Amino acid sequence: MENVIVKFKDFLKSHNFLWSKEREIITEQVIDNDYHFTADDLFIQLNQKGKNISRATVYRTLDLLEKSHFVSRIQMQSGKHLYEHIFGHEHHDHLICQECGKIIEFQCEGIEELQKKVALENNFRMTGHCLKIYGICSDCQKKKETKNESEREGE
Amino acid sequence: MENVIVKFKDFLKSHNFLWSKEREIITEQVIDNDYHFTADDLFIQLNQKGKNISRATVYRTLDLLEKSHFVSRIQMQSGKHLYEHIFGHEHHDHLICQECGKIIEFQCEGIEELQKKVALENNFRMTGHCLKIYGICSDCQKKKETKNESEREGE
DNA sequence: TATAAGATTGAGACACAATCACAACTAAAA
DNA sequence: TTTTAGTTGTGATTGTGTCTCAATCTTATA
Ligand SMILES: [Mn+2]
Ligand SMILES: [Mn+2]
Ligand SMILES: [Zn+2]
Ligand SMILES: [Zn+2]
Repeated sequence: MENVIVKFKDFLKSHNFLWSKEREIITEQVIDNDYHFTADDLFIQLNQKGKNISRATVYRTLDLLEKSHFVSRIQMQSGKHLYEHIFGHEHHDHLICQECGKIIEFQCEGIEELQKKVALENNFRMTGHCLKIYGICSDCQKKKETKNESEREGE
Repeated sequence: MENVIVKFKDFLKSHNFLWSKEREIITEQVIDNDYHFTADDLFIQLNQKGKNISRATVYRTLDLLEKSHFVSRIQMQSGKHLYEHIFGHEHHDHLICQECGKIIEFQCEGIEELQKKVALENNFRMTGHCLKIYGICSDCQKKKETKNESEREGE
């Protein structure tokens, strides 16, 4: 993933931003996170490694990583933002379990195409989208079933 | 829309919540808003009408209206929540202009069906979803064009 | 290398939506 | 009327995320 560092450097240079030790450390930590994380997760991870980088710099760098499309940001219902790096990842959307919080990723070419169609029909120049499907994952469905069974027995 | 009041009353009763003057006033004000609004918009509207209901009660009642499916809540990128009543409205999703903030509603049966398919494939019991398409509306596209033209002339 | 211009950083203050605790109040049932 | 449990307003509090600004760093240029 050295490649990513190089590309991010290029992005910064071409937009008159500078490279810095802090941005390097943060980017490396982002690469280490193979799943969804919050800005504060990252801040704490860095702290635990003895890297004393301020919250503000973490937020600022995540903004830059988002603008350069190395990271994507998802708004959760709770109001929190989750980030995920998208180096080598293909675009995907999310199923979110309202019981346990689990996030399942999926890709659906049909939905992607229909979105483009909708945008076109509305003379809308689409730059991005966000699709979240809420519900209950299979594990939590099972848990609920067994819970209901044992309750019935208990009566 | 008296009907809505009755149904909301029924919902409350069947869940051991009580009816109150405040809940009635808030629900009426929600009905009056035919478009997207924030909890604070509603609070201010009520205040201007001389109805001194606290913010906390506005938030609490909107929660109940959401739980009873009379209102839906949309999380915006800014972090704010928008509400809209869905009495008589059919389900729809949103195109959001990142230039002017305009929100365009759309319905796409194909997307709805594909989401059900995705959920099924993942043994996921879908309870809802949220699709936002971001981009630039046709008005703002035009504005940008004319701006670019005049800039070219000026040079 | 020295200098200058401009970008970045850290610390903590700040903004803001939303939630909470709790005492006073109110609705509903008996 | 009494009892019980739900509701309300107030104001404090939380939790993300942003902002300010002096000190520091990066880069380009001489
Ligand atoms: Mn993901
Ligand atoms: Mn809408
Ligand atoms: Zn689950
Ligand atoms: Zn627009």
